[in-house]
Amino acid sequence: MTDATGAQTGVDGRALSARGTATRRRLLESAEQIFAALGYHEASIVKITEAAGVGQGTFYLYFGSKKDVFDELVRDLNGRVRAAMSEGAAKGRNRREIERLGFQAYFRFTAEHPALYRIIRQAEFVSPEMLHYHYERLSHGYVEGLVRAMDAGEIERGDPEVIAWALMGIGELLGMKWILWGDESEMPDAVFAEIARIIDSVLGVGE
Amino acid sequence: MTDATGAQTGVDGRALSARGTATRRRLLESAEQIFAALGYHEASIVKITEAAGVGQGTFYLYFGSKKDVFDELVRDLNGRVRAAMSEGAAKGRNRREIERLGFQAYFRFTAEHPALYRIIRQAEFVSPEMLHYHYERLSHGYVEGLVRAMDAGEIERGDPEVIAWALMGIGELLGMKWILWGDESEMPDAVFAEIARIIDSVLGVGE
Amino acid sequence: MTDATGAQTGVDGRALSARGTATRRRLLESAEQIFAALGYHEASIVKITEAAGVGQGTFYLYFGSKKDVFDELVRDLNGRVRAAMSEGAAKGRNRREIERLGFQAYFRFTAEHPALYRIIRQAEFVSPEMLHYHYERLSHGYVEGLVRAMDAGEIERGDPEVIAWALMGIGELLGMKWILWGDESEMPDAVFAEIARIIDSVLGVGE
Amino acid sequence: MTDATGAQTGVDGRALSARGTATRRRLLESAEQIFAALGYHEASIVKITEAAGVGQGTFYLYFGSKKDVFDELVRDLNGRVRAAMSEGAAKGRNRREIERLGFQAYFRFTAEHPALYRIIRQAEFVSPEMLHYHYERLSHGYVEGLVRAMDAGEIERGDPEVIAWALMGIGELLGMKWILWGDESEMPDAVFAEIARIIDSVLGVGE
DNA sequence: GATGAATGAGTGTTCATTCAT
DNA sequence: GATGAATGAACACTCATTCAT
Repeated sequence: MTDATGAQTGVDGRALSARGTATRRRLLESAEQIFAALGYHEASIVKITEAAGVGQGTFYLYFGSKKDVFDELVRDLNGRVRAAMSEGAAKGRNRREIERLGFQAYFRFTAEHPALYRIIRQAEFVSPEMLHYHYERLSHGYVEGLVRAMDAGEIERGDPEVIAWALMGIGELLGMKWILWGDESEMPDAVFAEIARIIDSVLGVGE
Repeated sequence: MTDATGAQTGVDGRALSARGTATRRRLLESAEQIFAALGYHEASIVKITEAAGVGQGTFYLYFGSKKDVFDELVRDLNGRVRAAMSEGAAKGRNRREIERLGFQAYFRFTAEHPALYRIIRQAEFVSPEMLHYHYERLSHGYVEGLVRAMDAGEIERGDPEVIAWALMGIGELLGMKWILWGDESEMPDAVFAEIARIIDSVLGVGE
Repeated sequence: MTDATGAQTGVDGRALSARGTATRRRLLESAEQIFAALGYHEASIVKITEAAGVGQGTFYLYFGSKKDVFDELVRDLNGRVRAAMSEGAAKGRNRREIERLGFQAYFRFTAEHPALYRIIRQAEFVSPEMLHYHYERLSHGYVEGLVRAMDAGEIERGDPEVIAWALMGIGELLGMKWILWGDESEMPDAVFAEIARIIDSVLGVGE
Repeated sequence: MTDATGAQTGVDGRALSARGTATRRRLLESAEQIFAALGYHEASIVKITEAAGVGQGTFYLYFGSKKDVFDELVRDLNGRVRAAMSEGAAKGRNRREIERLGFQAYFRFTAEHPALYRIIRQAEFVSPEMLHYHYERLSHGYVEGLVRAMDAGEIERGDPEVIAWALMGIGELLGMKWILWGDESEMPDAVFAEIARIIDSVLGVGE
């Protein structure tokens, strides 16, 4: 829960004490791990609270329900990937670089937070709203950049939304195949180079 | 269950009578609907058997467990999409056309069998093996075609596997966004045109 | 559950097999005992099913919820007291005798089925609808008889509904005090004689 | 808690400061409302303390347990009805008037404090001792008056205890039907007139 | 070949109560 | 005097699976 001022609150809407904030964060982190490792359905509140080192009841002091943590986690991870991508892309001097760096940041985040993937893929039935929320918000970032780049003549014209979703799809499956399923927990350089080439061609900034 | 000769069998490994085969098929179809509509966890054996019009116990005459039907369903759907894509692509006279037609067939199948998406996305935790199975088999089809096309100089050289997964990613997210989530249950023409353009550029057969 | 034909059914609405009917009856009897002994809230499904000698899940084959058995029990007991009272009163040759015999039957039933009291008194919060149901149905029986008796000039005129509820109140508290709380599990003769006198005067058939 | 001198104390037995007394009273009032509205089991300490505007822990400064407040509430309400009845009856010049006025006071109290009913009816399982306490104390008042009236020849002779409980039963069910369940929160005049007639006949002071 | 009654482990959630601050 | 974070036992209910018929 988050109140109007953006501060964290317990389920009763009251602002959290320092201790409360810490407990809540521990719970959220445990939930991330457990959901990622076991999946939503195999994950149980007991497992989450045990991992967090608190009693079962404590969970309900900070989250209204199992689904609530899940939703919060999606929001949280979504905010974090997008931040990581923005930050990564910030150093790019043109769309080509920006996109490349953004993808790199995305894959790095994926490698460090496999929870993102695993949680999102569960969302289909657990929390469809959050599934939309995640992809829509992610696509907005792309669309904005694409529109600007098209206007600036940096990339070819095209439907920015379709391109955005195509890029997300590329990132999703390649991240799954080479990071989540790969032996090494990082995207191999050769693969990344090929990905960069593909993105360039999708954007129409090919050599 | 399928015995060495490929014929359908009950859990006990015995070949099925005509009646048995019919019951089994009804069960599988009901499972497809129920899993697609409700998701693996919300789906229950009772719901499936009710939809199939048989008693609960009957289910276990044909499938070893809930997960077993799920796996079988993935195998089944996988075979069917791939067949649909091959068939669709068959009329293409060059890689560009082949890919375009293949995608079209894929989207059409998706529109007609939303179960594919919904079941695959569940597989992450329900049956990771089958998740791999599905994507790997799908990618093989692409890779083969891509290699041949590269050798024939029809498309630019590049890592066929990376390209294959990129294409699958594009298909997956665009199908999700415009077919599964879309109002119309078909891919809008304008979107498809843009997709075709993107595929062309990925393959390096662009204008 | 009871279907349109009045036959007992499971929660799924299907008619019960002989075995099912027996199980369901055992469950209902156990529920009566447990609710009477422990009260609705202390009673638990496990306790009820244990008493009935069946597994926990079996309960939900025959009743939709804990409250459902409760409601059914009220209906059941209500039907049974009313039957006992009618039967008891049947031999009365005039209102005075009828009322006396009805009360006697009521007290006898109370002595044999303390569950009636204990369950009804819980209903206030557990199932207000059933609380109404019980008292209203009970009062109807009284009202009918009273109206007939007034018309026949057997008893004094008065508002039959008020009289009915007054009689129920008398029965309720006296049964509670002398049967439920009493040492002997039967209404002492002396007390009953006094009660009969009171009823007579309420009905205006006093000596 | 109440010490030997009758003064209110906290759970530790220490006399209360002015502030403490106020807090305690607020808690008791909140408990009355919450118990009446929700019933013992649905009522929770949090709800009570929230209604009282104090922290959860504060509750246990003044009451040993949830059941303790309940008991105290019964004692409190019992004292208050009996006082209201005595006061109401005080103006009566003979048993007939006294009883009529007492009943009137009882119904008025019921209308203003539905908590009495609702709390008493819960007591069956929550606190059997208090259920006895309440009815026994209430009946004592009646019995005393009845005995005196019989001795004075104001009413017919009869077992005063049976009559007392019969009167309580009449009051209980009629109050329930016409006040608690009624649309108006007061006993309709016509009904009350009929009740008065019934009481008269029970007492043998009929016209 | 088919049935459906029976099972019981497992889950999310609530709440009276304690206690460090 | 007051707080509210923390606890954990307890409970209603679900469902995959078995098996006697």
